[in-house]
Amino acid sequence: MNLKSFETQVAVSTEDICREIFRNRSGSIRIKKERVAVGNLVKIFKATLKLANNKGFHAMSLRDLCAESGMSMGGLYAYFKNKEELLTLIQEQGRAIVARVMGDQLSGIDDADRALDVAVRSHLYLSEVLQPWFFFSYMETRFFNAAEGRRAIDGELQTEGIFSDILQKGIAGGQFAIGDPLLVAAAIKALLQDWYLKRWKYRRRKISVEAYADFVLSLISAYGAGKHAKGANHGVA
Amino acid sequence: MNLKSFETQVAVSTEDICREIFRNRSGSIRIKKERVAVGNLVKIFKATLKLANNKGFHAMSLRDLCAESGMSMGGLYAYFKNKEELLTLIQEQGRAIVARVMGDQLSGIDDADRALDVAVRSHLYLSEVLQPWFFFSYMETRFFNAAEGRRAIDGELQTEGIFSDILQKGIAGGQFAIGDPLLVAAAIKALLQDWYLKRWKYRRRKISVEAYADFVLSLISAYGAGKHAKGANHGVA
DNA sequence: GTCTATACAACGATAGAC
DNA sequence: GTCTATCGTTGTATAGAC
Repeated sequence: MNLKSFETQVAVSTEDICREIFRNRSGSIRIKKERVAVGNLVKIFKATLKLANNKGFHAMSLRDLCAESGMSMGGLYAYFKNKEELLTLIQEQGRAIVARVMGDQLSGIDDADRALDVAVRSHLYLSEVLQPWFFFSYMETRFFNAAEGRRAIDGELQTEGIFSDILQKGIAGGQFAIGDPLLVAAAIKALLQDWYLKRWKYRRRKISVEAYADFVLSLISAYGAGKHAKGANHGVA
Repeated sequence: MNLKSFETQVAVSTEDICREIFRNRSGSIRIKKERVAVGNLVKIFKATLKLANNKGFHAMSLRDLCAESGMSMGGLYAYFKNKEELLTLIQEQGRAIVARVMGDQLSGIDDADRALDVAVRSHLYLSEVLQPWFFFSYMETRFFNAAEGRRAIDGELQTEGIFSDILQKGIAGGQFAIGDPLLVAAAIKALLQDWYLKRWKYRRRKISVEAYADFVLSLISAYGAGKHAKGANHGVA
């Protein structure tokens, strides 16, 4: 699986996401016409992600957001009741998409080797398509109140749980030879996060997302988990 | 080398750092008595790191900072000329300490195996002692203006450069068998960052910094760089 | 459904008393 | 060297015209 085939298989454009948001939360959104609402939501989210990822969500004023989105103050407040709800909106939808896409991609896969490959690639490709979303979610999570903060932590642990489940399955089946699946799962998560957090670095070095996926998989495979496990060395050409 | 021996060898208490700041920037600090100034700087930095790491530097108001540090508004402004300078102060000092400590620890070490071990452990132990500092620097870097932002990026690349230099040396000497030192260096950096960014996770799981260091080293060693390189598998007990 | 105008709270920063 | 009082600005949020 490469990025192209992933993209055609999974529909996750900003418009798709905004339509989903509108249908889920039509109660708290004052505008009723779907076409109008979705169009404005796209403008709002694109502007928010651009501004917040540059200077932080807190430093982004709603006046900034008006200028960037081309909407007025009053117009914005038809879509959320206060600034914090805008933050929640973006975060919640992001988490939901990750859970759904990962679940879809992994459903029906029994082999641990194949599951690991699909899980790593799905997460990387998804974060490539939705890079601003992922970056935003990571950076702004800690600004939540206690209740939402706990849900964000659960999200972190849930994604990691996908990987540790696969690893444990592979150990039980005798395919993987590792003794610390939790640590390895945490490491995989850290490497996947680096891809969307330091996107500028990998872009500058002209490393494609497929090449990065290959690297991550070969790294943990050399450690004992993956297709060519038990001491294979993929580092040398 | 473990955390204890590192701590006794390297003096990096908050007070040490504040004394260094005072001596470096006595020009822009209005207070002249070292004892008074250092004491207040300790209060200011402890309060800033606590508040900013909870809710973000921007969301932390200077009135919050007064309450937390026990100082007055006017008192604070004797130590920096505006809020942004406080941000810069913490960041700059953090970068300087990392560069100095890493340089000290690595000086005189020629063997690539040993250098890799020392570099990984030094960085992890330092980030363990100064966790709030590291967390703050990582999270608040992007709020800089263009000029300072570039210096922050340089800092990121510089630390990574330490690792890629060691790796390249090991390859040249025939000790390491990897074909992509830049990617491996980036991965090491990502794993080291995870330690101080997700400190809560590792604390909850009762994983010590020494155990984490062992894990990181064995992971890249299995890939082909490190003491027991060329296919050794450290994952199984 | 969208805009402009405005309320009012909170912010960073400073002047001047002590 | 430190504090209190206060300035002008900017922030979020809303009311009411269109």
